[in-house]
Amino acid sequence: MGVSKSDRYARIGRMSANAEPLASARKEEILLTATALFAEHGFHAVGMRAIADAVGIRSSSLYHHYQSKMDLLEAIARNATSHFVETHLTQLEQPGSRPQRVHAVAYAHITYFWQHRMEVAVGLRELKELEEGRRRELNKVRLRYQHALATVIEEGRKEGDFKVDDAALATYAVLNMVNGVNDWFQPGGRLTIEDVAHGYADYAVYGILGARRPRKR
Amino acid sequence: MGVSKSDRYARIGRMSANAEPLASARKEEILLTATALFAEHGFHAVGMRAIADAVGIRSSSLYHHYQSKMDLLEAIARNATSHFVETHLTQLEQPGSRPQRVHAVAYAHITYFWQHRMEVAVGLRELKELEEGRRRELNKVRLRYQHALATVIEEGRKEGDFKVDDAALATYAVLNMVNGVNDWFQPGGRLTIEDVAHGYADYAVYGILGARRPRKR
DNA sequence: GTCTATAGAACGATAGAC
DNA sequence: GTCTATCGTTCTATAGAC
Repeated sequence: MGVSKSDRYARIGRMSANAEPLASARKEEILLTATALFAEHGFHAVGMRAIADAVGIRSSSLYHHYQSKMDLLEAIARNATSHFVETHLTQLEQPGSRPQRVHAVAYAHITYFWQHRMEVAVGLRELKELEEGRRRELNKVRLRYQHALATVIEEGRKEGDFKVDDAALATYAVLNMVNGVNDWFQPGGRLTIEDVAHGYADYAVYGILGARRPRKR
Repeated sequence: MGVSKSDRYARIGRMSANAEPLASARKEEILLTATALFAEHGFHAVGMRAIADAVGIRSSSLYHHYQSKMDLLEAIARNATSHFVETHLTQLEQPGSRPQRVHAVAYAHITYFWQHRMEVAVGLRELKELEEGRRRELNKVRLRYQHALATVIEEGRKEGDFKVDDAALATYAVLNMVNGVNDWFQPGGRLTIEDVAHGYADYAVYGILGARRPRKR
């Protein structure tokens, strides 16, 4: 579409490290290619021919690997959601004080979102294209992460770690803030993604949630 | 697509109060209908026949009012962007202290985004579909608002109104946070949109930006 | 596992009558 | 200003050869 891209996409890492029936190299190549195209142009704007062209095969050959275009989208969305949620639920359960744990998960959330920005873009924006059942299922997975974070914040509110009136609203505010980084971040600028993640995590914990700053900085 | 919608869309207000060549009622009806459909399903997922069906005319009749489907999208995006930016630049220039002005604009931003959520969704998500020239033009308009807010925050940082290290990063954080409300807010819940706007504005000014809270609350 | 060929439907857009 | 009719293209998906 003539949009000048200043940087080339970072590699999408392994998305199905386990619990997947060992996809062939070609099948994974198709998945990665479709992820990049869906992320850049949107699900409906990308035809099966475009995906096939990018892979270097005919469009009919795609149907040997995936039953339909929707099947392809489901695979992308399922991998993106489950991998993200597993990683960050684990992160949230690491030892440390509640402010430390929220800081760490906000930092990890932002760097993960950037490193996996194509899967994330598809998983967030094209969920509505999925059929009702699949969509609700993935939403439930995503909500496990959201509820875990909300619980830590609510407990921290009761215990005096955080100074917020409404833990649920504060949770939304934190998530909205960290989710937005990919909308504006550009590599090679004044700040690295790690700088941004650290700054935003500070805003979340010491700003929105009102935790006391440690004396040592 | 079988997605059960719990609430009907709020009316999209007049978008071209002035400076527009006085569109006919039918032309505006088409614009509003297309806005709702593009917002719900995405630009590429909605055909001219679907728009025509919703209006109650044949698809060929649409071309009497708009030259092309892209022309329709441009009209929606242009109106949405310019109206929002004009309104909130004015809002930022109202009298008051810098914390008060940022609080007011964050509140107005959130309530406006919700009330105009369909235009906003199209204006934010489908910008990439526009041709390069139009896209850059609208981006420049949007940046006028962003830069105005960044300037107030940077001045407030220098003057001691705000306690932030990096005014530019804090501006992004505030904008990311307030932009996200439409992703989760549901009317009829525990909080009204005004409750959310007030809470988020507090998070922005007293949380992220570190302004001192006024004694009287 | 990939190919050629194509079905059948939907797409954006136009011509010309009324 | 809306209609009928249709053009040429593209879409997802399938059949069957190799």
